[in-house]
Amino acid sequence: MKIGVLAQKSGLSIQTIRFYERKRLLPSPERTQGNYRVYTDDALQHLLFIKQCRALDMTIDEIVELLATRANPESSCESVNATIQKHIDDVAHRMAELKALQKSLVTIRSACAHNKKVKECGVLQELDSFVAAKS
Amino acid sequence: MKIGVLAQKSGLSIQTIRFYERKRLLPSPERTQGNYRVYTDDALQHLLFIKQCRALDMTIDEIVELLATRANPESSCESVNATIQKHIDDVAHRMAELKALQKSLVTIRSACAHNKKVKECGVLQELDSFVAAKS
DNA sequence: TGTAAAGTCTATACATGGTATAGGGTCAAT
DNA sequence: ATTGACCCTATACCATGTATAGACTTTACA
Repeated sequence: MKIGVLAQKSGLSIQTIRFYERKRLLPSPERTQGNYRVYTDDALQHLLFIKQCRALDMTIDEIVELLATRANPESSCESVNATIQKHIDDVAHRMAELKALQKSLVTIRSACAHNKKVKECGVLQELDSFVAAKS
Repeated sequence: MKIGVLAQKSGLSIQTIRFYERKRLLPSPERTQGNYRVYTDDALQHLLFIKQCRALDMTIDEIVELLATRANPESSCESVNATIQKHIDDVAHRMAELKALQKSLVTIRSACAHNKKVKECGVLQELDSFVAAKS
């Protein structure tokens, strides 16, 4: 199949597929005489695996590693487990950050329930007071 | 003060300060005869305000808007409240995404508690099965 | 006064994960 | 023969910085 069909089937854009190829995430496919890329069903499976990993927010480098490990059926999957675990930790960390953020934002919002003039706005005063506390 | 001192006092890097200036987040300061930037304490306050907003994960564009509103004490602070509210919504949305992500990751991790060979690794099988389900 | 070190300047490239465009080539149908 | 759909490469752009190179200024010290 050509790249347009692959894009349709995978749900990724043509540019994204070419981008993954440049990043060595997807092997370079054969070309036709007219220099068009030709893909097999394997490439589609490969691409869907990548898409799944991206949906899990893995970086391209992590996916490259995962694919490299996967390519050796006899090797140890230790690095795969480590990658997933690190990922879980990262997500947990980011969630904790966002929770703290949300708390600050809600506090700030409560400072100005009604629309007022800027000089009376509690939200801006809150933002300033954070500044004052730090300087 | 010169940019190095401002960087020290604000806790931001010199490059970041110059970057904010290019992005029109920070007004262009006066220069010495030798073309060095010279900052007042106002610039420090301004920068700390920006830093606080960035810590709340606001985009540069949002901060530009906030600063523009703040510059007119008699205008309405309605847009400030809207910005904060949209921000709270964005953070909530992102947290929900991460929660779903975390659930998937934990499920995947549980598929391979012990290190095995790649061909037996439950984690890789899980990732593949997601792919299979979609294709 | 000479010089070396520390600080600053601009311009540019890199990172991440794509997206968008320009300017061309290929292929199938009419 | 030409149109339209598709594809190609190369390049620039998005956000939010970080990191360099190469040049200039200022400061410190002998």
